[in-house]
Amino acid sequence: MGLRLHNTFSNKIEDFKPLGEVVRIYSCGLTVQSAPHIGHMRAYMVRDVLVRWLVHSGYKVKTLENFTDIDDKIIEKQKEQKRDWRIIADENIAKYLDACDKLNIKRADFYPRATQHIEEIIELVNKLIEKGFAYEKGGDVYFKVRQFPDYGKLSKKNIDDLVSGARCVPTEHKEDPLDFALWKAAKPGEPYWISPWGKGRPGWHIECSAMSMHHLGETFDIHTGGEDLIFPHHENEIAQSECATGKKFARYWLHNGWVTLGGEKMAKSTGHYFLIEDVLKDYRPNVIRLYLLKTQYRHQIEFSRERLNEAKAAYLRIQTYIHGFENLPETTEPLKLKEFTEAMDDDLNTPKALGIIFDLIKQGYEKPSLDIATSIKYYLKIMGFIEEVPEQPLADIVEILHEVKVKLKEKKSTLLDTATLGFWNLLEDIKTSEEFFPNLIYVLLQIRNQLRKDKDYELADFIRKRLAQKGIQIFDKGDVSTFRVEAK
RNA sequence: GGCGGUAUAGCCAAGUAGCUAAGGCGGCGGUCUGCAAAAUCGCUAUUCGCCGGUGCAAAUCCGGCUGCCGCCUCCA
Repeated sequence: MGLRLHNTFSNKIEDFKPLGEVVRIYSCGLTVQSAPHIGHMRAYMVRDVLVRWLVHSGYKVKTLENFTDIDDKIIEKQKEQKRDWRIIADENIAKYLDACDKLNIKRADFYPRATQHIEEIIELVNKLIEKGFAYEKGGDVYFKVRQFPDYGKLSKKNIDDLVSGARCVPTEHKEDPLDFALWKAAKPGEPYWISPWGKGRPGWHIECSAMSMHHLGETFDIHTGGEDLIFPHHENEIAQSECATGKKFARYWLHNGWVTLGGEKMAKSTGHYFLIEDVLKDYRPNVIRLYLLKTQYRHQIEFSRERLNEAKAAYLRIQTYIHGFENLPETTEPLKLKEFTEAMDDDLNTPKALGIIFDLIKQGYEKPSLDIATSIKYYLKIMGFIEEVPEQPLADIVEILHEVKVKLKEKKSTLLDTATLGFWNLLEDIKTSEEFFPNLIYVLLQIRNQLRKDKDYELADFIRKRLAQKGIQIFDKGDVSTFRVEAK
């Protein structure tokens, strides 16, 4: 069957056929005026799943994601914060990449910045002027929208409706209010680059065309981005690129839905958002990933603690099952592969794919099987979940052991007799060594189980309570106890 | 006003003509258990926003209506 993707351009789900041997993908990156929020991360999470699935399907992939490191907003921030725009950009790029790494979002192959491609941008603008698609006025350069007959095709907009909507402010230099800036003259005090039209900086849309052409060629396979970019940004990208080259720009346009807050889109401008760095403080990456993949990428997702907690509970179900199978081998023939493949091939239907994982878990409990566990691991890996090793706080266990020792002394317990004395003495030397953990916690659990056998429930419950306070939950199953380190 | 999306259980969310409408969360009941927790098992939409139509057959197609969201200005 093969991968099918929803193409905004045709508004249909189409068979995906790459142009060449390598699938070339361009993702509209951030304008790095501020730190990324959870909504931003969704876009790159979607790209991540797409890339992982393509690679899994046997494709070679080349990805490019830009950073808009100069624009009006960043210049504003510079004035506000009285800090150089480069520092602001660097800081936010670092935060973004850090969040990607934590969320296990595969990095793009290239992260070009607008300011690193001024030369290509100028060249492209020149080409557009030469071909009669652009004009210079007062140091600004504008694109003549009406020169491009296909304008509006991606966003399904009628040029004349846009004019009557008349929100596009006619600036003094524009010949037509629809025209958009390719190059902006610098005002006094603003950062600038030298161009044939004087000191200035690139307009927002042109950088994506220049950079994608430079790294991916004039025509490439997939262009991704948030829904909001369809108009005018992607429409403008198409116009200026196709006018310059006379060739098709991007072949498949993938747009992801919003992350909303109280039913409304997250927006930097209103302070109506949650920064990813803050969300990561409360929820671990796998939970955030599950939360985002629980909904098909084109639909909007509501952001709330309730939703995140729900994802956490669901994730725990997966984790609890997998934890029953330590050191799982890799498999090459997972169960339900056909169903899983069909789901992912169907415009990345991750909710359905996750449903298959939960079906497997249910089956696995009915009839335990290593195949089921290895299959689940296989699918989780494809979807970009991280194999987790919970952190185990050694110092906390040692502290509790000391408390227990004191109580045992008071009780003159046989658990302190000569046979175990060596251990208790050894305990005095343990400070931070990791070697004894997680074995140390099993020692504690064994002591507790002996106490339970001796019907000393008071001390047994004390241990349980103290561990719980340290974020370690214990579960008794007959005379065997297991534990779970409470995770985000 | 133009364009696009969406409406499925208490909540989230798959499903776009045909077996009993996936799955998750929550809730209820059982098993296990010193207690607790965890785990597990069972139950939890005779029905898919509303009205009408086409089909042997519709959540799924067509027409109309309503609600919600977004874009039309910077925005993932």
